[in-house]
Amino acid sequence: MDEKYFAQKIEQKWQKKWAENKTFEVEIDGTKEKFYALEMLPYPSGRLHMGHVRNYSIGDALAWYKRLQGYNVLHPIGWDSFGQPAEQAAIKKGVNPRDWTEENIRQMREQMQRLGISYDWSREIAAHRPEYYKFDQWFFLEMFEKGLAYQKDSQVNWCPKCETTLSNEQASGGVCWRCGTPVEKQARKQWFLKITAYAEELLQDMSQIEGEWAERVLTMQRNWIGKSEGAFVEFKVQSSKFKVEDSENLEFIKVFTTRIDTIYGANAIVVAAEHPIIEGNFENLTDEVKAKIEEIKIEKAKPTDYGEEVEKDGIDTGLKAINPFSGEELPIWVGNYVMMEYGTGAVMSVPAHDERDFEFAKKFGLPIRQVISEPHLVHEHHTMQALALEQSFSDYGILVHSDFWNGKTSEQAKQEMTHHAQTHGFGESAITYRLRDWGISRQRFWGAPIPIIYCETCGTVPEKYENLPVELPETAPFTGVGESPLAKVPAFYETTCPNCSEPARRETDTMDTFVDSTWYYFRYTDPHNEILPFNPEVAAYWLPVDQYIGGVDHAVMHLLYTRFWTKMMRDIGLVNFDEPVKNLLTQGMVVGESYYSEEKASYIPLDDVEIERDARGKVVQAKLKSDSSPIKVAVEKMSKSKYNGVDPDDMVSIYGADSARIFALFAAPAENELVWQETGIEGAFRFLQRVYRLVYRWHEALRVAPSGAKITTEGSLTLNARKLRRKTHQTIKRITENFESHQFNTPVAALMELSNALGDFKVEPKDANDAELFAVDEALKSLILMLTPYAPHFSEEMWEILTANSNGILQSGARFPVADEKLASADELEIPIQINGKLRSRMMATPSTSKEELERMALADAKIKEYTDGKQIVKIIVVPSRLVNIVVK
RNA sequence: GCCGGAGUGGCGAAAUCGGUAUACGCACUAGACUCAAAAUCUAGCGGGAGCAAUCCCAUGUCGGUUCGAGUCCGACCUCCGGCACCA
Repeated sequence: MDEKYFAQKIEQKWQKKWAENKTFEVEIDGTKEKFYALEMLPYPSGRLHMGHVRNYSIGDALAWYKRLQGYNVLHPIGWDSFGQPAEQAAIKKGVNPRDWTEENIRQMREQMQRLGISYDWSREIAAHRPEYYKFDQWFFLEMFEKGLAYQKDSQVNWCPKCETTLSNEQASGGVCWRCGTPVEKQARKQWFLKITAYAEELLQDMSQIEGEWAERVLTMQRNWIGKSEGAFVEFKVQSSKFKVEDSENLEFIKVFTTRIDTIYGANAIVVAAEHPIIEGNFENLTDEVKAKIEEIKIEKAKPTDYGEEVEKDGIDTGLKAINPFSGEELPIWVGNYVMMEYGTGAVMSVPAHDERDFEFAKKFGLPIRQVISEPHLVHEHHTMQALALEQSFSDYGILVHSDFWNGKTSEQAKQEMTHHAQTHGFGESAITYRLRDWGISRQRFWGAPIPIIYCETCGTVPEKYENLPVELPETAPFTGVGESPLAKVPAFYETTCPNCSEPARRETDTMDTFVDSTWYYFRYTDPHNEILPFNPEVAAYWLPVDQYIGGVDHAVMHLLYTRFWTKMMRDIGLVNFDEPVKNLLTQGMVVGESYYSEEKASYIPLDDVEIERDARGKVVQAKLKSDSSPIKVAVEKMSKSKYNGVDPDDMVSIYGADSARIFALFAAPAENELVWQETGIEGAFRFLQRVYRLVYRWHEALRVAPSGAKITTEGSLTLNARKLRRKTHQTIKRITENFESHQFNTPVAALMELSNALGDFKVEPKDANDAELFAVDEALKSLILMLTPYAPHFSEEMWEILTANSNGILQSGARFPVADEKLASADELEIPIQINGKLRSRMMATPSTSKEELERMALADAKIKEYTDGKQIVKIIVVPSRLVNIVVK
């Protein structure tokens, strides 16, 4: 044993051993309980960043913990290797996306191995390899058959920078999820997956994961799905000015409302510019109206700044509709605030009770009629025609000016009026969702080709299963402009129709890369299957995932898609459960200090900044070294452009992977933001050094450590030894509880306490008696085993030194220690004594000291006597082993 | 605006069921060792008063419940995250 701890030497040794012994490769084993630990698969950008390190450290800690408890642990990794950056590299540097990707994978795999993450590398997958994306295509064909994949013309989100379409989830907030560019709307034909068919189920099944997934994720998904209950109401279109075509669509205009109780307050019907009633009557509209509609359409396609309110705009079309409740004739307007994609593309405008309608009515001088009143104002509303409204009133209340329904509550009226509409055939109760189908067509090269062929005679024809995979060509002209590069590769798109064998053309769009990452973790269970995405029986053993760990940024993209995919797979018989992930841990960001110069309008590297800090380390002043101009110091997400990133490789070569991993887990709870500080990782390194010195100090003496059998009675233990054993078992108990509740920072604190206790154990190894040696042996081995999830290389090495077992902890049959409740409970306690709830004194007692005895002892306490003297004792509360509280007057 | 989450030392944070608030670490201060530095070790480290024993105040604010509240209830303030003309 070296006198000093050399991290690199130990880490290399064990990484080699693990690989040779295939320590982390697993197979189905019916005799063991399984545990599936999963981290979100990375995009192979080429370099690992600290967010990755944190992610994998958390997952690895859990994987080790479960292995040490005897579970059969599946802990795999792979690559989300299709996507934009590879294509960008091709455009900018002229490299082949495949070569670029493979090289990046190679580099990152090495980095992961240097971190010593315990993956089963035999199961590694990569999305860009034909053996994988073959099954993206397989799933597409399955869904095409079931009507879950379909093609449609629609207004899609278009990122002008990435030059491709985006799903609604990827354009959330009006910006591209990758590059942050505001998205435009474009009319395009593209392929959709029918996630909306599962909207209700996606909502309902949240009850199965409630409490196991972070609340914020469930909330985001709930909001995204956006269920709202209301009613459809049909308004007959009646035009005095124009002849309405005698088509079904045009005879009625259907409106969705959640507030049918306000229908007597409707002053107009407002429709989207794209509404069929407009198109159907376009010829008959005045030039002014036509021009306005065109203007609205153009404005809508433009990207809007995030959060910017667009001013209401619209025009009266001249068409009329009849309110089926009141029989009143209402004008039909076009409004820029009505969306074709939601509901029916038409709303009834009730300005008195809807903020947007109110704004619209004010702007165009439309009548505002209040039909819902607050209970205490009902009387006035009955006697007066209308009270002037300063703003819309959108709460529930009592109906007024609503004929038969006057005096009813909104709740009552909603029910009864919906029923009324239903029985009279002009409406029905309805539920709408904000969620829309998942558009998966991408005008890019580096993705899975969509297995569809367009034939002049047969139309849109799916590729045959036996022809999968539809492989990408070696290369394509990467110009960065225009259509998908695949549309410029005749050898790819020229094909024959699977139906009639006539010449035909392949679809040249590829699939959204989120398709690849939707089901990848099912593939891990059976990664080499050539017939199916995975064998359902194999998957049934490993899945669902027991613990999934990843960033919260995928809350409504990947995590929603994968829940949908699972339900789809269940319906085609591949899996037999509803929810793929039992427990989800959303880790916080890794942030670092950044330095911004307003003068230069750019971020500055640390080396060029001079920082003055006070005695406590707080920044007093920061300035640029070159010209002393002021610098703003902030803590932000690590990124290259902000010069505040830390390279994991540097950390590993300075402190070792184990120290980096301990810091990543210890510095903050997993869900919180983590500020990366070099002094923090130094602290972790110091801790390992202290443990190393403890092992160095004791390992020779412990070679002859007595077995537990030799020190049978507690009585033979010295006070020293007894205290140490108590600390050991208390620590085991604490750490086990922490792990079970997914707390990874507090066990480190507990381990530090145990190591401090060992450091305070002042008996010299050569002077220690059997009982003391036993206690130290137990404490040290427990410490090492419990440290394994955090610092596996270090622990392996220490274990070898302490047990002379050179094949590794797992092979030695060692298990995570189990706490002995008896030993963990203290035999001597310090009991606080309170007067009126305030701590006044303490006394020593044992857990078995009776209530009466505690009370007697407390009252006899000298300090307590001072407080009780001459006072009346009202009550004494005794909580055995906890405290005594004396209430005096 | 709507929906979530969170407010505890200089900092990251801890605190089972309502029972000794500030564990563990970082930073800092002093001391030991050293020619010196680093490393290491020892001690201190919420605020205030006091020579001291000790006392008072303190978990965003204000109330409430309780023998006892960081924890439970009510109102409010602030910060973070998400969505955003969703009818």
